[in-house]
Amino acid sequence: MKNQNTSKAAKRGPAEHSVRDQIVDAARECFAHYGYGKTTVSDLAREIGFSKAYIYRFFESKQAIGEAICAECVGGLFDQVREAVGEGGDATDKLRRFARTATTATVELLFTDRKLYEIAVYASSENWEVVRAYIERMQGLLEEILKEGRENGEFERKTPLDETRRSIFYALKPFIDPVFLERSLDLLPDAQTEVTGLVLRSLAP
Amino acid sequence: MKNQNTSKAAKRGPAEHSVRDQIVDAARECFAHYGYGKTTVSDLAREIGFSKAYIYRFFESKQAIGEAICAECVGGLFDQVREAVGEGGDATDKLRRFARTATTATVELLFTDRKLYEIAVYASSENWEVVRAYIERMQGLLEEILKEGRENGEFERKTPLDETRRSIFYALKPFIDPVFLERSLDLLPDAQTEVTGLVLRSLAP
DNA sequence: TATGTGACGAATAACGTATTTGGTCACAAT
DNA sequence: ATTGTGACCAAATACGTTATTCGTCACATA
Repeated sequence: MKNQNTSKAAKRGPAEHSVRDQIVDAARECFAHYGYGKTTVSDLAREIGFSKAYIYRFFESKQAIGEAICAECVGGLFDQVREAVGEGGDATDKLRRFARTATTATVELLFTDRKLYEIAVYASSENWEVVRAYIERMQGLLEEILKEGRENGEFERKTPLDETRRSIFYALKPFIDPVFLERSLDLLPDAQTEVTGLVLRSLAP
Repeated sequence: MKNQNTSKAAKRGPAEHSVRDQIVDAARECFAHYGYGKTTVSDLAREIGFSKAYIYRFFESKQAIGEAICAECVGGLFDQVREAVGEGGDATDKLRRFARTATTATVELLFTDRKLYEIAVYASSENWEVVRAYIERMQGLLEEILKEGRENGEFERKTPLDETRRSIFYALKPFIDPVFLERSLDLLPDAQTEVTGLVLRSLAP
C-alpha cells in the first residue's frame, strides 16, 4: 500500500566483474553476521579493500545490495522446493512436498540465518522486486503440479487453473510468506499439514 | 512465541461500578482519537474527574483497559458476523457470509477506526486473552455451520470435524486476522472470494 | 468499609544535538 | 575507457539528558 515501489534491479556498471562478486560476498557475510541495518556501505568497502565510492559503481544503492543477497536466499528456497517436488511421485505427492518444503526450508532459514531472514521479511513487507519474482516462480511451479494432476485425473478440472493456483497459494500463504510464517510458528507443523489436506480435498475430482 | 502472556482478565475492585463504566467510556473516546500509545492513564483520569490512582482500583494496568476496549471491538466484529450468518440460507451460504463478513467488518474497522484497529493488531500480536476468546468464538460459529452442512448433506463427513474447522480457519486467516489482513488488502476482494471457493470445494461430499 | 488522593520510584519516552551514513561528483591514474 | 578515490552534503541515526508515565502505597475522609 505504501508506494508503488517496484524497485527495479538497480544494478550498475559491468554485470560480470570480480569486484561485484567481492561486494556480494562481503555483504553476505556482514549482513548475516551483523544484520542489514547494522552493516554500513563503508563496512563493505573496508572488507574488500576499496573505497565506498567504488561500490556505487556496481550498485546504485545499499538496498540494491540487499536485494542481491535476498535474491540468493529466496533462490535457495526455491531450489529446495523444486528439488523436493522433483523427487515426488504423483501430483498429490508433489503438492504435499511443495507445501511442506516451502515451509520447512523457510523455517530453517529463520533459525539458521535469522539476520538474513530479517532481510527477507523486510523485502517482502516493502514489496521488493526480488520477492515478487520468487512468488511468481513458486506459483509457476505450483501450476505445473496442478497441470500434471489435472492431466492424469488426480485433480478436478472444472475450476479455472489460474483461480485454483492463486487460491491455493493464498491459503498456504501463512506457511510460505516469511512475514506471515514467523507469526504462524506456534501452529507448526500441524496447521500446515491440515491446510494442505484441505487443499487436496478441494482438488478432488 | 514471546512469553506465555495469557494476560488474564486483570480486573480489580467491584465488577459493577459506575466509575468503571466511566473509565471505559473515556478510554474508548481517547483511544479512538489519540491512539492507545498516546493516551496516558492521567488523561483518562482527568477526563472522568478522578485521580489516576483511583483508576487503578478498577484496572490493574493500562493494558487491562486496552483489553476492555479491544473486547468491545472484536465483540462488535463477532456480532456482525453472527448476524450475517444468521440471515444466511443453507450452510454453503452461511459459510460464504461468515468469511465475507469477517473480512468486510474488519476492513471497515480498519478504515473507520484506524486507531482502534491498531489496538486489535497489537492485541493479536501480543496474544491478549481477548483475541484468543474472539478466535474461539469465531471457530465455534464456524463449527456450527459445518455441523449443519454435514447434517443436511451439503458437506462431506469423512474428515474429522475439528480438523476441518481448524484448517478452514487457517486458510481464511489472511482475511480475518487483523495482523494478516492489513497485509492482504491489495488482494481484496478477489483473493478472499477465491479462497472461500477453495474451501467450499474442499467440503464437497 | 468504601471512596478517594498526593507523593513517590523505576521504567520509558521525548527531545535536541553530535555523529554517522547513504549517496554523488569532480578528478586522478592506468 | 576503465579503475579508483577523497571531499562533500542532506538525511538518518546514535546518544545523553530531561521530562513523562506507569503503577504503588500510605494516608485521608465520609
